[in-house]
Amino acid sequence: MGLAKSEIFTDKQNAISTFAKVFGHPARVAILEHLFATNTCICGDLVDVIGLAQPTISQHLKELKNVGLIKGNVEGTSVCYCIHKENWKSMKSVINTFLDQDITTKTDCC
Amino acid sequence: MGLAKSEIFTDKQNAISTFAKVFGHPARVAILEHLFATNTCICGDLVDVIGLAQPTISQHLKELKNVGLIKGNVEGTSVCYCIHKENWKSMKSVINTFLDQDITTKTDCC
DNA sequence: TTTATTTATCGTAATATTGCAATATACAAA
DNA sequence: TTTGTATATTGCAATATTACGATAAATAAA
Repeated sequence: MGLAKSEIFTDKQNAISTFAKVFGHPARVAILEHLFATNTCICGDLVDVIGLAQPTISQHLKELKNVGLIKGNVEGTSVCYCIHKENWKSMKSVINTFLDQDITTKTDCC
Repeated sequence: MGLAKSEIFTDKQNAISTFAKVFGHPARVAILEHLFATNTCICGDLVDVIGLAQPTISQHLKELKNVGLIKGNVEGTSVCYCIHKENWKSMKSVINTFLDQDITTKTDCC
C-alpha cells in the first residue's frame, strides 16, 4: 500500500506522526539546524551548505513550509526562509507531551 | 530514488532523523502510547487495540525494536513488550537538543 | 530588450513504506 | 502426538519518498 490508515488514529497521534515524518529526513534536519545557526533568515545558500541539488532542496523546503515550521519571504530574485516561531513552539508542545510520558512508574517485565 | 543520501550528513543529524522516522507513522505512535498507558508490559492485545492486521502490527513492532525503543520478552506462547527505558531517555535527549534550539534571539525578516 | 540569477515545478527513475493474505514457527494443552 | 494459540516471516500490490535533469517563472542588471 504505502498509504497509512490515518483515519483509524486520533488527531493527536496523526499530528505527532506528521511532525515526526518531516524530521525523518536528515536533509530537513540539516536545513532547520542551519536556519537556527545563522541568526537571521536564509537566502539561497542552502544548496551549497547541504550538498543536494537545487530542486531537491526546494522540495524539502516545500515540505517544511507545508507543515508550517518555516516561512518564506521573497526578496528580489531570491527567497528568504526562517523558522516559524509560533508554530515551532506549538510543534514542540505536541512532541513533548508524547516524549515526556511517565516512564518511571512502569513495572518492567522485559 | 527513495534513498536518502545519509552519508553527507552528520551522525547527529542521522540519529535525529532515524528516531523521528520511527515516530513518523501513527500506528507506531499509538503502540508506544499504549505501552505507556498500561502500567506494565503488553502481551498480545495490540492487534485489537490498534486496529491493523497482525502482520502489520508485528512489522511496526520490529521497527520499534530495531531502533531500540522497545524490548520484548517471550512468555510461553506470547511475547511481552515494553519501553526500553534507558534508550527512551537517550532518544529524548537527542531529540530535545534539536527541538530546544534557541529561537528567541532570531532577527526575523519573514 | 537581453542577459543573468534565483527559486519553483515537471517529469521520471530508483527505492522505501505500508498493509495484508498466506504461511511458518514456537510453544502449551489435551 | 495432535490441536490450538500467539507471533514472525514471506511475498506481493499499491502508494510514497527521494533525487535530479530539464525547464519554467520571476526579477534584477546591463
